[in-house]
Amino acid sequence: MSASAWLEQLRDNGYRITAARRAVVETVQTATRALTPIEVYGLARKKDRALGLVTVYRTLEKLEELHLIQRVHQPMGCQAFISAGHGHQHLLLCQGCGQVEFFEGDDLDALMRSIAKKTGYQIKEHWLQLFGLCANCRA
Amino acid sequence: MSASAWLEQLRDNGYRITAARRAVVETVQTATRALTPIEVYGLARKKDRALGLVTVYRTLEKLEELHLIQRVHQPMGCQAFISAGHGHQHLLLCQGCGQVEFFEGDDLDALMRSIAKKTGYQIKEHWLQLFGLCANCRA
DNA sequence: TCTTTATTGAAAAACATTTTCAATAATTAT
DNA sequence: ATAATTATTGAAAATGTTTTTCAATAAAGA
Ligand SMILES: [Mn+2]
Ligand SMILES: [Mn+2]
Ligand SMILES: [Zn+2]
Ligand SMILES: [Zn+2]
Repeated sequence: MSASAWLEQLRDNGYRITAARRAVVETVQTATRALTPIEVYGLARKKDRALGLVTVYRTLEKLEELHLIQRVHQPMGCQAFISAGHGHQHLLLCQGCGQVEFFEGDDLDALMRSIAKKTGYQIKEHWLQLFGLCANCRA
Repeated sequence: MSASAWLEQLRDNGYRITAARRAVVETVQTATRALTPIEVYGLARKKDRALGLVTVYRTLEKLEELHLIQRVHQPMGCQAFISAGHGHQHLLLCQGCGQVEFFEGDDLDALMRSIAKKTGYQIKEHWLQLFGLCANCRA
């Protein structure tokens, strides 16, 4: 999905397209690692000098609401965002460079049934996240 | 593991046993849901009226360092702690009452090998967390 | 254009966490 | 027991992050 598609999504949901939003969207959309609000601010200001940090927060909020980005939880903090995955996907994070990758095809049904039986819980969803070293960082 | 065992752990690691620490330890050790620093403060102050919030932060830090507690990540926030699981266990959280439960026996080796092959990553660890409704909250 | 109204950035406020510091209390040495 | 040592404490201040307020601006639609 392209930056302009994100902007369309914003417009289609009644939001206006502005220089500030363009800068934030272009920054986050192309990132290959999770970015914090401050990091987005730093990067997006290269595209829109006048951009304010408040607007970064507000724009990230809207992008998350529209499921265009998603929060990334990490040992060091949970305030970072990345382009959202599509369908049933989970994250794979490089502990070296922070690179983010999605994967799919996990099958936890058997496990979830077994846990449900054992605990009496009705299981609604699961979080799965893998950590490792990308091909580059392994070398 | 009992509260006094946690206190022993603290002492064995060169820390002193104080009324403040006793209050925090007893509060967190017996909790069945994840507690934030402020929640710990509120509850532990019933045991030690003079307790300060700063000491709660400092004690939680030490308990985490000794692996007696662990951070719990949730959609609404990631600043809560619970008694740590033992060995290879994962969390199951009730979306109704917050009740925390551990489970084990997940086998992700095949998945992780497949993802490693597909992505070129060397996978080091995984986070898995289940969400659902406990027997009580289902009713 | 003109009008309407969402959006903006700055500043202030609200929160959360960490640091500083002198007083106190837990441990150790005597 | 008592004294000496030193980790720990809570209050206050400092720091850092996120949210709210508000008047000015700019986007979208007529
Ligand atoms: Mn899955
Ligand atoms: Mn596992
Ligand atoms: Zn890497
Ligand atoms: Zn429940």
